[in-house]
Amino acid sequence: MEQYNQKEIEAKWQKNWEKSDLNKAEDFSKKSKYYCMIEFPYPSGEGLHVGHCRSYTALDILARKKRMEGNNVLFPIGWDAFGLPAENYAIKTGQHPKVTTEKNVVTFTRQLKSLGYSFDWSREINTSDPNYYKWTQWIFLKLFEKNLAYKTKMDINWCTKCNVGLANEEVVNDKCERCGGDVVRREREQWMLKITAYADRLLEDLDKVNYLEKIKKQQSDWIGKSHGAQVVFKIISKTELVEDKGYYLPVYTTRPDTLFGCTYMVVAPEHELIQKFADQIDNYDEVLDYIELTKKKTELERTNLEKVKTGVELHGLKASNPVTKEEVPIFAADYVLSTYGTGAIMAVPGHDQRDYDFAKKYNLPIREVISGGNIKKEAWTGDGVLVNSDFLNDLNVQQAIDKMIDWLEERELGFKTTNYHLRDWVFSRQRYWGEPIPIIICPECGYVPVPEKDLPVILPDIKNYRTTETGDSPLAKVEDWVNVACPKCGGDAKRETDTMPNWAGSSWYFLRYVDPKNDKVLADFKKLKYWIPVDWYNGGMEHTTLHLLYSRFWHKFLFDIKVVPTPEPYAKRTSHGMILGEDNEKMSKSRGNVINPDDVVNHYGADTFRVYEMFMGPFDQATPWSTQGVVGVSRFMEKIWQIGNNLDDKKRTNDDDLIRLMNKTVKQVTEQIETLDLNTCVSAMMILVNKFQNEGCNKEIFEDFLKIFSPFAPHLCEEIWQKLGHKKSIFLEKWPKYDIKLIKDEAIEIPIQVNGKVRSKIFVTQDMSEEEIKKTALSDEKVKKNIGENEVKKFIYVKDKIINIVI
RNA sequence: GCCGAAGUGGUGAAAUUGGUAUACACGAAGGACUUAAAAUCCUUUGGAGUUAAUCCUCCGUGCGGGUUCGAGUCCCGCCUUCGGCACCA
Repeated sequence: MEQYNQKEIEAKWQKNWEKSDLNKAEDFSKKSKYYCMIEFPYPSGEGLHVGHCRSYTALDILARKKRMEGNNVLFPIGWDAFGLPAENYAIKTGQHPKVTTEKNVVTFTRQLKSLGYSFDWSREINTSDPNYYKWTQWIFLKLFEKNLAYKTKMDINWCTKCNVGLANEEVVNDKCERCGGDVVRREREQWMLKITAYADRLLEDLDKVNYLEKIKKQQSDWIGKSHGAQVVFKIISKTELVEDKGYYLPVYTTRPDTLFGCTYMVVAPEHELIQKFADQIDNYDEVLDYIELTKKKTELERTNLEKVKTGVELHGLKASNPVTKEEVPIFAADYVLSTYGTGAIMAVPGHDQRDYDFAKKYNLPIREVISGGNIKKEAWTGDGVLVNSDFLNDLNVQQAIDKMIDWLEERELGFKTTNYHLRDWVFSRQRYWGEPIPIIICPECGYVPVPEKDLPVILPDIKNYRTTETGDSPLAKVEDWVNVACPKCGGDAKRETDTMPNWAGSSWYFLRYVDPKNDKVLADFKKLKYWIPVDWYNGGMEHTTLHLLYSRFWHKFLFDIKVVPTPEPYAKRTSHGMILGEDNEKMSKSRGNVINPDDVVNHYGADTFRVYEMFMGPFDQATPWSTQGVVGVSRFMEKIWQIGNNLDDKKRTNDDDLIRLMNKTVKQVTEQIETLDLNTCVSAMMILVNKFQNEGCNKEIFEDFLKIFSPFAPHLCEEIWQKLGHKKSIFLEKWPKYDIKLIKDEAIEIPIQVNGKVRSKIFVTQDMSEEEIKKTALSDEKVKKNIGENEVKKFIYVKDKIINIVI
């Protein structure tokens, strides 16, 4: 009995495949193209995670199957190599991020190759490679040219630990997403990208793509388009401001119909109104105290104090309701956010629960303007007929909204508008390990783009990776790099020292795979036309808002300037579930529940590891790791090895039963790879192999099995394939076909229920008429017994499924 | 608080989308082989009751209702867990 030495076999085939062209994608091949892609990894010092492997194995199976089905498959790999961990490590140890990143890439490469993934390594890319980031910088220049990149002074999130600015999106619970440090507000000049200019298209074009519904929902929620009106309230102060026409406070509301029910107003604690009217506010000190308090509050504290709304009235100021001319009080309260709408709201406690809670606490009047609820108990947010609203009375909500907007527009007190949650993308980082922003700041000419011929702007080597005391990037200290001549006027100028965020390089990498070595353009247009869009993109759920949205934005921009041929980058997007530790918790170093792929591969082999990860549970759901489960798969692999090495050609050459199950399995595996129902694919093949083991199998059938199993366990199948006398790789074989006629059983066993309970089973054949079946069923002993003396009221026969007799 | 996903044996999970609930795998128990163990193979394995019996009966997919000949699946109302979040006006 020959031993299954997986280690030897896997090393042997990995070497052989590397020498072959099996996985090379061919530009302009006449075969139909298939571009499938996984999210390229950030090469962290921790090495490959078993979660990476879940995604990579699934799409590797897809890629291998697509090739066997005759497609020209592009399945590429690369490195999302810029990133903060490498920089933080450099700050700690003084090691250049380039050096540690290179080291990590070597580790990742070894690990990925040890798993036998069929990547086309000839197209490997690295975002920190100047030949790559030259084009990241080029895209920035184009955005700048089209006024989609601008610099502005703004309050940004400032991580006190990393000393970097963070996009809102990167702040988690008022802590820095990457380092966990405290985040405070701080004003700074920042490069911004105008993603909001694309908000509508990013939303509408979701109809054009095949993303999982939940992913689409996340995208559209993040864009957050709402319809409503902007309304202005005149501010009344004790002394009129010097400004001639007075101060009008604009608010955004989705419910202008409730304007008659507005009994107070709220501005965000950060609102400019407070500064502007500082000397008019009687309790200014109290207000300042409140603002200070708000700043200290973490997001978490705010959410925990959910029910207890806090705020402070701005004594001395009133706002005039534009429709009632009533003067209402103004509050500053942290439940209003400065970042959404205009940072101020009209409060309608009768019809908004948050306003209602606030009004109750501060004893403010609650007025019903829409009937249908009981505002003594809670706010009524549903539809109803308008009351107490003068010219809106008796209308329903939608009619009232329309009429109110007309009324406001006529008097120039407001207008219909939409609002987006989506805000412009903060693109500056005061960091070292990122793409330098290719801009030169000239005292005469302002922001001058680096001429295209001078790209890439190479990231210079430095010794000290720490942000400067002023919060500038460490690049600011590299004087011979910073000081340059202005490309426009030739005078003394300085380079921009901010670098790009991690998202930049990953926003377009799928384009570079198409033409990774091009030094004339980011990728040849004809090649892009052949390959783009990506047919299937899989990645983690955590990237389905930010990364996905950013890369769609860049792609749309590139489409507008005619650099790419399609408006959308990814035709299809799926996400995989997390792999949890054996304790059912998220894997983390601190919990000590991390599973290292190397250990699994060394102990059980790559094929076992791959098959286990597919078998462990539904692909899109979180599942805990189970070492016992790996053992089970390991036995399965051993079983296949033994059967493959002991095939008896004379045994079972033509058995209908076996052929039927084989055809069924081919059908199921063929279909379910396409839906990534890989756990049930594996179990179907286990059932087949159990049959082989119990009843024997001939060579022909076993070879078909090897073909459908080869994407899952490539090394094992290739080895047995060779041992069965084949000279060429199994991956050059055609994907097996199945015959639908052979799948149907001649006789089907169907259950008979009496009053919905299974009482017996009978066999029916294809040629039996319904009458015959009924007769057979009713004459069945057990059925007879259960019917007894009762009258048969109904006889239900669902073809090939079930019989139900109602008595 | 809001949004999303889920809840089925001791465990990971199946169930052709309204048609035999628990496939496949793990674990456990018993047996075979062995001096013994490991490995491997065979049998049993949702619960309760009942029986000479592996006969038979009832219960059973988070909870409570409903629709249907028939519900894990559909509808209404809850509970719990996980993931995400931006009190979004």
